[in-house]
Amino acid sequence: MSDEASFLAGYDPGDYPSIAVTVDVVALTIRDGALCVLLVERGEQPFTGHRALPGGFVREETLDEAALRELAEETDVRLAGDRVHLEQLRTYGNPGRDPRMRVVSVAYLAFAPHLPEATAGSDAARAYWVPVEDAKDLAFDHDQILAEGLERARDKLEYTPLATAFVGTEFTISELRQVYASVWGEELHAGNFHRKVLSVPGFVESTGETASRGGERGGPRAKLYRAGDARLLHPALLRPTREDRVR
Amino acid sequence: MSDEASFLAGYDPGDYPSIAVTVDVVALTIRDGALCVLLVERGEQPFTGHRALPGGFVREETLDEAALRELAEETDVRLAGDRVHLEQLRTYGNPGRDPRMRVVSVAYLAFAPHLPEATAGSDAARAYWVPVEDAKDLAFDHDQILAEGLERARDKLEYTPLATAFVGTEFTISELRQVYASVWGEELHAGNFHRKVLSVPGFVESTGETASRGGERGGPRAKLYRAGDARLLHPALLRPTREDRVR
DNA sequence: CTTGTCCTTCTCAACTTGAGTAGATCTCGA
DNA sequence: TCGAGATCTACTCAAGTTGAGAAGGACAAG
Repeated sequence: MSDEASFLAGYDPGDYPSIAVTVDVVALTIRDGALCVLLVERGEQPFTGHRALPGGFVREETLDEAALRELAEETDVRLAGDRVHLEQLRTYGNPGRDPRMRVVSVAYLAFAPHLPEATAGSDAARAYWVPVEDAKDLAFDHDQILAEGLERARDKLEYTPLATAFVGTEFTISELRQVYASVWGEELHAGNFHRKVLSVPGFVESTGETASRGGERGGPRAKLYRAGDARLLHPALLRPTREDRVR
Repeated sequence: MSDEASFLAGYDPGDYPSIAVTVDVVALTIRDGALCVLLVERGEQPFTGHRALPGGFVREETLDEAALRELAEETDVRLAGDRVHLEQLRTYGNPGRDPRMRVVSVAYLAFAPHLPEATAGSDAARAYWVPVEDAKDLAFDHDQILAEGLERARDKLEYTPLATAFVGTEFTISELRQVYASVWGEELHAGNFHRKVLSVPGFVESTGETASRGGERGGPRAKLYRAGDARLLHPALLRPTREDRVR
């Protein structure tokens, strides 16, 4: 602390507890039609044996890089750097959220298409995908972080092309509809969904190709699409059940 | 390092640079029909003489409390604690954003009805309201933070009752429309705006009262309303010019 | 008193939405 | 091999929403 002395003009180190900065990642994917979140098993105190969101200390790197790194350490590096959509969620810094010291955690949301089974990270923490409805009693304030991450994801599905981050580079309208259904937890009218997706400029663009086979239980081969260049959906795809969310 | 527990178990302080945590506040209000942001004049290195967003180090308090405290130190304590709407914007932590040391800053957005002229804070920094289009060349990465704060505010006006945070507890539909016009920078069709605001459940509720006088340049006395209990607007008030924002 | 402003309510055509229907195409199992 | 059932895609239609404009009154300023 030499240069910063002027910045702190009158700053007494004793007044300000040292603060650790971490990132925590709410990584979401869809497996077998269920929205799942990546959790790690804690081996250390506190919350030993509890599950937690993957995360760790920020090093000499940007916050985004720290989040990607933590994610890569728990899953597959190549995938994490490649196809994952990453965005900041919110920062949690209440005193006492970590019983040992003051920790300010920058939480991230990550969305990925169906990933292979998570592999243990370099430090041998056990990591696995868990359906979000089974992800309870997490360590620290991670229940709250997860809840806010899910809320954000459900909202962003309405007015951004986020759903395309959950499917491969080529997909059918039905696959996209199943993403919405999984994240929102409710079925959508197939005909109307089809009409809306195709009417939003830049949401999807046709590849001209057709799926190699029909649906699992029958039906014609669907046309294939890829993500368009829109960053906002206009008009938005509003979820059917909104009344509860309004007040 | 997969989670915070590693901090005590085997953490080598030399591996991780110490990180300072600050809050910066993008405080917005409307003065004379112009959207204004609160800026302070920097007296110290670096960026001496430049303007910056109000902010400072986080103490033994929540992040929200830190933001409110910094705001109160620059303006009026009572107002700041009372009628200000406060929400987290994003956290900025790129190495090098502060030339002296690693600083992670949690940025906040604050919205307030017309406030009295800002007063110099306890640390005698000069603070004043500046029309947002005149707020350029700010210190650090504050230009970017301000830009993202404005974008967020413009978006939230569409689907939340945020506009009511810029007016008093009782207001006319026209006052509300002028808030939208100031923040979005474009005029709105008065008749359609009126119809939409009244048709959104929970956006505003009538007080039964009428303004004490007509408009400044004539016109009948308008009915008075107060904010309703809605937290989301449905249907939303979409801004007219959207095409540019979509891609 | 006159002029012009502005609040509030209507009207209307264009568009969007939800719900349902229908034909064609495909998978699966008998 | 064939039939039953599922699915993709395109329509239809009524109900609701939107943007643009017009109109009637109420009011301030000169």
